[in-house]
Amino acid sequence: MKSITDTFKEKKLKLTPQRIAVYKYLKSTKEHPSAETIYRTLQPDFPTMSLATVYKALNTFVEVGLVQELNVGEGNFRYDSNVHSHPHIQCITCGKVDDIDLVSLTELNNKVSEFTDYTILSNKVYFYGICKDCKSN
Amino acid sequence: MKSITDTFKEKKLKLTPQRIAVYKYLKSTKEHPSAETIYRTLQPDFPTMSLATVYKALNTFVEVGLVQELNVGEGNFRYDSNVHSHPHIQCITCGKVDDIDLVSLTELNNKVSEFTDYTILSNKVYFYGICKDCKSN
DNA sequence: ATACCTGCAAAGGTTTTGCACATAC
DNA sequence: GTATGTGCAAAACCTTTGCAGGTAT
Repeated sequence: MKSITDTFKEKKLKLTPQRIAVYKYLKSTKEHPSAETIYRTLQPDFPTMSLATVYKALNTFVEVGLVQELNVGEGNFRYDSNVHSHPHIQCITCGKVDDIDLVSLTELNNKVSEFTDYTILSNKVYFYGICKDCKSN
Repeated sequence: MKSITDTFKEKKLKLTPQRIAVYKYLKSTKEHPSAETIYRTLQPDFPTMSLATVYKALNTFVEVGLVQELNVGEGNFRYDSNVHSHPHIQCITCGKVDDIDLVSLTELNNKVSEFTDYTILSNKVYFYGICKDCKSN
């Protein structure tokens, strides 16, 4: 496991406490938080950090390929430190977003190529359904 | 082909000129316009219609299942009167969004079911690439 | 030393809301 | 006649931006 310090140096990012906190938190969670959620979660430890800084850090991470942006259709973005292409699923009842890690859909790009004039480079796949917890309630 | 009048009656929607214009326009285009684009396009014929009315009409259509909302990750929504589940593709150069009509990905839901505890109900699939026009330029 | 990052406040863009008036049924 | 829709302006969100001061290298 590469350290955050090394990862940042590799991408030529300055090692600021704020950036480290944002990235570390994203690495530690599977919840695909929004900028607002990240901001609120880090608030206790970084009471002076502003929401704008969170957004700037996230956009920088996306640019250098350390983080991917999700849009499940809520009207805001969520962030995932797993940049490997993988589908996501959202519970339409509680709203949580999970990874579907064991399925890779990159081969879909080739399959669909026959049906379009585009050169396909990537995809984003979202499933919607009802999670285990919500089914039992 | 069912008339818009009949379609609206079936869904118990009042037949207002504004709603008819919005839905008719959506039916006539393959461009997956945003609310703003719809508003601007209808402006000449409906100069008094407000943007809020466009949004309210669209949200009503989505609720009754006459229109689907897309979010390719631009920070706004686009609308599609083809409610049949089908993937979309966006050109990362010019930004246009096309349908991929000949491919249905509903069987994906079953395939992915094995890898999750969710009951999967639907999916949204977006491809990204370079369109024919942009490739030749 | 300097280039870059942060924090703040303000602005920008998209979508929603409240309410008075208008209109479809 | 009544319930619903429209138009307007204001508000609510989410995200970006400009800038002065601060910090990592």
